[in-house]
Amino acid sequence: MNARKTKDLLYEHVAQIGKAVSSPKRLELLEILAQGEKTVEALAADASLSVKLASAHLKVLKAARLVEARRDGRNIAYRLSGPDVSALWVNLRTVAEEHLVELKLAMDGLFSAPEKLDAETRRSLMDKAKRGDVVVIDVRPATEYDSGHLPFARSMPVSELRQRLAELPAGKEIVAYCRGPFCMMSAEAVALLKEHGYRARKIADGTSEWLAAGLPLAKT
Amino acid sequence: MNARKTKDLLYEHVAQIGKAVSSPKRLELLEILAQGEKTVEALAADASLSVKLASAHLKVLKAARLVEARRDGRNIAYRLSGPDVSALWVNLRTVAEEHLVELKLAMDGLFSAPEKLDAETRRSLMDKAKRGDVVVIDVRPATEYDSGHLPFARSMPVSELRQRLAELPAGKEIVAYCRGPFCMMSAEAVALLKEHGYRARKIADGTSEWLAAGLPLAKT
DNA sequence: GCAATATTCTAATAATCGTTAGAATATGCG
DNA sequence: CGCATATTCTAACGATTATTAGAATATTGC
Repeated sequence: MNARKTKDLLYEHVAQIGKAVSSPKRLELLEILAQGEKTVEALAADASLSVKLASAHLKVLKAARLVEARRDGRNIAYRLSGPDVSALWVNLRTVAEEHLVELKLAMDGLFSAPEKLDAETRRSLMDKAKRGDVVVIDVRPATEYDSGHLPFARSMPVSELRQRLAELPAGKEIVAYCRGPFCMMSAEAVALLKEHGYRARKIADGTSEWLAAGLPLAKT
Repeated sequence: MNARKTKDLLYEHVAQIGKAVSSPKRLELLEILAQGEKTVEALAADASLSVKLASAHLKVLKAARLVEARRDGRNIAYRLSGPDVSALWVNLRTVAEEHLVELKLAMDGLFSAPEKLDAETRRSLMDKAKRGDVVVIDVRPATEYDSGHLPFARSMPVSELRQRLAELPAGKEIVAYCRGPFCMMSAEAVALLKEHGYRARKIADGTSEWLAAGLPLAKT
């Protein structure tokens, strides 16, 4: 067989993965799916898509084997086909953050830049959370918390935060996280907390970033 | 500003990286560039492209900031914008190898599968090479060897191998590597070596895979 | 078995991408 | 200064892709 054709075929296959991650909406779907299994309807709502269009994009992701589908009652639930897929998403986004000046500028302008963590900061944050010096809150919806969260974090969905403020200790620093650096839930939470006199900050990490850093998640 | 539009913009930027890696030819160019800086002409030849088409693809990669251009005399030399870009290539290919059955089959069928290394095997290979129990040869062109190679490896380009067979010790096992699992130079080298009575095998790692595994390269 | 409903398939359009050829640009060398 | 040469730009095409609406499918719950 022709060596040239052979190589073309190999790159063609990898490019299929590339094509799957070449659409902004599919990237958003991947990020959402990295938070746990979801139905088409839920995915469409989260990504602001029509169900039809979400389905079409999911089909592409499925053809590239980045996601898997499972029937659950009368719904179909999608999930990532593996942790390496969420690592790929983090990798792509990190390269973009590192090299694309446009993206850097866009992020600087938007939300007051969330704190980027390195290996050292991550460990020290966990130590402080373990000792109770800070309270780490996961402001994503409860189902996402349930399918995996940062160790020592407690679930405090941003939608319920206002009613549940009393649960948070007054003196301690609150550290909020959500789906990652593109997610605005933690920013919203921090704004609300500060408004009520709390000392609060947000971090850029979500569970995918945490995993990509080689750290373990907790379940429940 | 509208939160939805903001998010769309962020994903759009990351998708630009995705688009850049959604073409087989661009992936091949990235892999070649991961071996070191090259001129447009050399890239076009290596990737079996017309110079015009290579230039067009390089333009896309440059727009996505995955590569940088530099004028060198009357040529223009391209290089990757950072080691994270070659890590992205490895990441993409690994996800494809892991999940795409089509690719697995294609690779099985082609060359007798190159040996995939894990952390343990890599270290033990280096130990043996250091002690001189095996001879690790880099069969890529010399310029690629010069811009970074596996520790303890010696340069033995596949094009010169036949003339230089005498340089290789007769009794010892020869381990050949080239640009990575898609590259056929090491397979060609191993075939030639076996033909001449050497005990030879190839490994799937190239320098990108080595780096991605967190190991250091040597520079001459 | 039947109706309700979530999801996917089909078809169609507009926009984008890969590829090619020809013109244009810019640099180094005489 | 101008020629030779490497590279990019422009224009054009045919082939894909995103998106939408309407039809079809499959499974649950009765």
